[in-house]
Amino acid sequence: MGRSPCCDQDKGVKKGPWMPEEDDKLMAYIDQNGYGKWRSLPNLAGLNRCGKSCRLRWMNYLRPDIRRGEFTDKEESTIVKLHALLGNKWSKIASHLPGRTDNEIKNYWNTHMRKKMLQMGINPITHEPRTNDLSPILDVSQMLAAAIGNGQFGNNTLFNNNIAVEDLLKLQLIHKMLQIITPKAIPNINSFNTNSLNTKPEPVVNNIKTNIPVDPKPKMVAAGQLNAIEPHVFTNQIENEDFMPSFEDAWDCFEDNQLPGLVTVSQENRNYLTGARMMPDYYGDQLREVPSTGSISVTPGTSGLNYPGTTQHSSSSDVLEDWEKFLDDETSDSCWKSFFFFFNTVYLTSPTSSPGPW
DNA sequence: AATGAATGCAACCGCTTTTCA
DNA sequence: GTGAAAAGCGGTTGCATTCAT
Repeated sequence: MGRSPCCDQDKGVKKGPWMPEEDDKLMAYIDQNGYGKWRSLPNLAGLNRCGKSCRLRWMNYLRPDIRRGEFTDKEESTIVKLHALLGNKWSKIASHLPGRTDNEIKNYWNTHMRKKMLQMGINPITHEPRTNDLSPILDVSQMLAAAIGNGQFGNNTLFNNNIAVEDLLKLQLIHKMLQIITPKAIPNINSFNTNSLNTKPEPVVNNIKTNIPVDPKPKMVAAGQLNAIEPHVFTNQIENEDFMPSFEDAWDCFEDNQLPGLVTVSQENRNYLTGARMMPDYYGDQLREVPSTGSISVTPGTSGLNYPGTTQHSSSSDVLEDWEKFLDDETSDSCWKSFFFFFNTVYLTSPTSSPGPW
């Protein structure tokens, strides 16, 4: 592999702010010839600029569909919600805001919205109350450390137990989703007694058509989080669908082990996971042990969760891509699709009406 | 009025991903 | 299949403007 640096051959090209006449030249050229071939464009357009600079100027400033000026409340709300889900994926966020560029959104976030969230006592990175400032990974690591520390999982069996780690990561994902839906209603996962990891949440019956009996066991996830969603939003959007997903359905998927992990599982371990392994007993009183396949290193306070045959996702977008693939897979269990339909419908597609601190 | 600090934003930089020959 | 070019992305920088003293 090798690639000449951008503009290597363009020594002496102009940098810095664009002059109006440069803008005119660029627009005139693109009007006549369209855009693309950015490297050769400056010469053809008579500009003493590097192609990359021309592209940036066009994309971020000169494009006719650019929308400038103050962000509306609705746009702000959309940005906050998408940022909570996607993180600093500015281009993905921008794709949901017609006329806005990734650069503009990024700048707006860093200069206005971060400040606003801090003033509201919200951590702009985690979107959680600032007293609750730990990253999700830190939460998981600490949870694991706590579990190891109190001997809940026996004598180091957690370190030898891929199932426990993967299920805890799944749990963390659900927890994060619920926090996004109702950030103030869901206690930090660290505050739960880790014994409750083996219990099933109490089904929430309000607003959901369900015949599922209430589970008398201790709650792991705060009941009522779904109730916090404005009822008319929930019912209007859900009742038009053929299938009514329930929280119970989502939870049951834990036991089917069909949730894409927060870590990528190798084929070898996937066979292991879906084959002869013993399932964790969510209804029972303990997590059943599974055969050891090697050691797991867990570093509390870091993002270092590794276990044999796995690779850690480099970013949240990888996780999201896995989710997209998973949801596109027709063989996937429909209950996860239902859960995501629910999550998407209630949270992502109703930016003006779903609850939140913004 | 002068000056230094803070702010906002356009543009740059370096890297990754995608496309294409 | 390979490598170069192009496109895309996100973090950072530099500078003009605004604010505070």
